[in-house]
Amino acid sequence: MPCRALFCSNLSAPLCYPDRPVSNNPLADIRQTRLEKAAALRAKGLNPYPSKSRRTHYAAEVLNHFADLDGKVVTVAGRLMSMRDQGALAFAHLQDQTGRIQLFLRKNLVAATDASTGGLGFADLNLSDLGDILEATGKVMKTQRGEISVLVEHLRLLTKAIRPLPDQWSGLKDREQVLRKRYLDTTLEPASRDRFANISKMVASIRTFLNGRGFLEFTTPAIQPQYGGGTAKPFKTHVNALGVDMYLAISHELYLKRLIAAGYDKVYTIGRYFRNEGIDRSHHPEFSMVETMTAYENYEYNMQLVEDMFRHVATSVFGKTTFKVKGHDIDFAPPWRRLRMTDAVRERSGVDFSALSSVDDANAKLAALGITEAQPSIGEALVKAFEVLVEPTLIQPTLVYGHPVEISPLAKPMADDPRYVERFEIFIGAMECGDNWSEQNDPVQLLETWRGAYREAERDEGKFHTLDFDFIECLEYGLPPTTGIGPGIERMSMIFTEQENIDDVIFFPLMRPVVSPINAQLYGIERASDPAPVDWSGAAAVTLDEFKKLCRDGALHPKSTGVIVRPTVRLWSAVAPAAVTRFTAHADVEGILTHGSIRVTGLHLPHDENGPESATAELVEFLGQEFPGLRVIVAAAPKTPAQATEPRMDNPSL
RNA sequence: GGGUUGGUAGCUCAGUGGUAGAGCAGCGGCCUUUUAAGCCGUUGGCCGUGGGUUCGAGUCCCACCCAACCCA
Repeated sequence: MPCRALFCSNLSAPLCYPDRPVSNNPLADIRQTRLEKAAALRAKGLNPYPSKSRRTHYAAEVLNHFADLDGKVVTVAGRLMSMRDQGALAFAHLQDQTGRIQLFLRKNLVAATDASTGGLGFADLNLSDLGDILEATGKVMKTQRGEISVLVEHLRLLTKAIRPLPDQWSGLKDREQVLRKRYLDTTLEPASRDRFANISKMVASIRTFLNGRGFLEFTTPAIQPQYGGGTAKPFKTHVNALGVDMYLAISHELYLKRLIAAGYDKVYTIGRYFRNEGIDRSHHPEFSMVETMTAYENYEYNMQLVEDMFRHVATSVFGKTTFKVKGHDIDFAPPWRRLRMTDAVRERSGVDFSALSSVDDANAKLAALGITEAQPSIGEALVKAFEVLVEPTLIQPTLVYGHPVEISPLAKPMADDPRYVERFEIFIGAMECGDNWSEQNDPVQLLETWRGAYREAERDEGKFHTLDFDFIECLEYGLPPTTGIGPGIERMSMIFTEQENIDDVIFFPLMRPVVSPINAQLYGIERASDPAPVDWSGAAAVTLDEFKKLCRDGALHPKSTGVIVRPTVRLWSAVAPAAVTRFTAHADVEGILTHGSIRVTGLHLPHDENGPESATAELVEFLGQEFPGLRVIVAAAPKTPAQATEPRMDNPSL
């Protein structure tokens, strides 16, 4: 088959692969051309993917310290973003983490291609493409147009890019591609790159702040047997090693409280939270919070803490206190307004809900305010009035406290009026940005509350707190008075980076997986439009005969070059009157399913055999015959069948 | 969940029923101070997927997939 790429006439061999696929796809052609350039580099003794750069300066350092560096030799490295070839000279821009630096290449100044130094000569510049990662060494200088540049004496290719970047002037506009390929977005959009860097600094700044206040950071589990600390639909998962279903954390609060009980008075975690609910522009199934617990304090302490924390982040990371949120200028500098919920509603409507004594009165007042939805209690009527009349007006940072007890079963009642609780919410730009209260630490009360709400049939629906008896037990040992805050990292990021969509502050937003047709072609992926395979493992168990049939039918086949067989043998004690000791065996095969393992049951094992190897012999032999070349590894098994009366999960092999 | 909009070359986008286009990128040339360099030449398409209407569909109709925006 004739090679389609005869245009590489000035490149040395091997440029054309006789088996080059004939493609009707332009990207495939571009990619193939670049692969051929990589091959041409190798033919010249240059490694297109060396392991290390000799960078001495970042772009910004050269630009900012020109006076000191003028005429001195520096080495810069980064992605090649532009190339203006002009006969015997060329101008290029390298982009690194700090910015862009121009390279000035003169034909007679750039060292020739040299395998011993890895140098790429001027004559071979066409072997590099936009998007490649290059390293350039030379003297710092200014061009006639006044741009600070590196006059290149030695050029080295660090990474050959075989896909073209999107057009750098138009950038990546397709919203879907921006979200799916954020690395391209940040490569092409400095604003996007800066935003995510700032979010990282913001989290660091939160740590600095809390550490400075004497808090200790702990890691709390994301995989939890119960999903306490909130009400939300959880993600379920399965722990193979323990053979039990568990949940991904919807909150870390109960673990932080255990840490308080453990004797630490100020603790926090910056945790991952998983809620299997809706996705919209302010909600994401996986998110982060900085969650604190402080012992011997109540909610008033947290009012000050959260206010100080926001102010610290604003000034230390962003160097200002005013931010644009939904068209409003939000100022974090002045002391935040603190508003009792009943006062807020009275101010706005003239109705004093704390003076009402019956639900009917409360609903009548609500109706007079134009809210016709009747509420079941005075407290809930108050909240309804608050949400409708007050919330939208809370633009500047405001702490609203004194929630009715009816909607706050986990908070402590206020000492002066038990109809209300020690709880406050943060409002910024009319958005709720945190909910905080003095924690219930009476184990009997708490268990009663949990039990009262619990309904087995609706478990995992996210409607009530699950029963966590381990936690109740912990409370019974005594939890000091405790209070905590939990501002969401993404909400904070949205405010401080002035974004209105949560996807713009989450680098890798969750999206339905797709395979593009071109990738399907390039990588040989079948059924490109299918989403990720459904995981039907976990409980998947088949007999040996079924397993063989599924393999022969092509329904099952190894996902890699090797599979692992983990046998488990059980001994059934001799039972009178037959008094025959029986063995049964199964094996979990890993590497056949995309996720998890498949269990092959009903393996044959004569009672007098000497170990599980004999039980898996038939299975291993079958795999070897059915899939020639497959590596079948039998995981080390328990020493004798008699010791393996339970499945062994602590297998040390592999 | 409801509504709206979008999906055409690697990227950004035109294309209102009659031969699938432009710019950039790519490829081949020319050019020793460019700034999205310039000039000449040139490759490149499952028009999201599947049905339908039509002599003829990127375009009209239906369904579906993916995404965004708005609303709840």
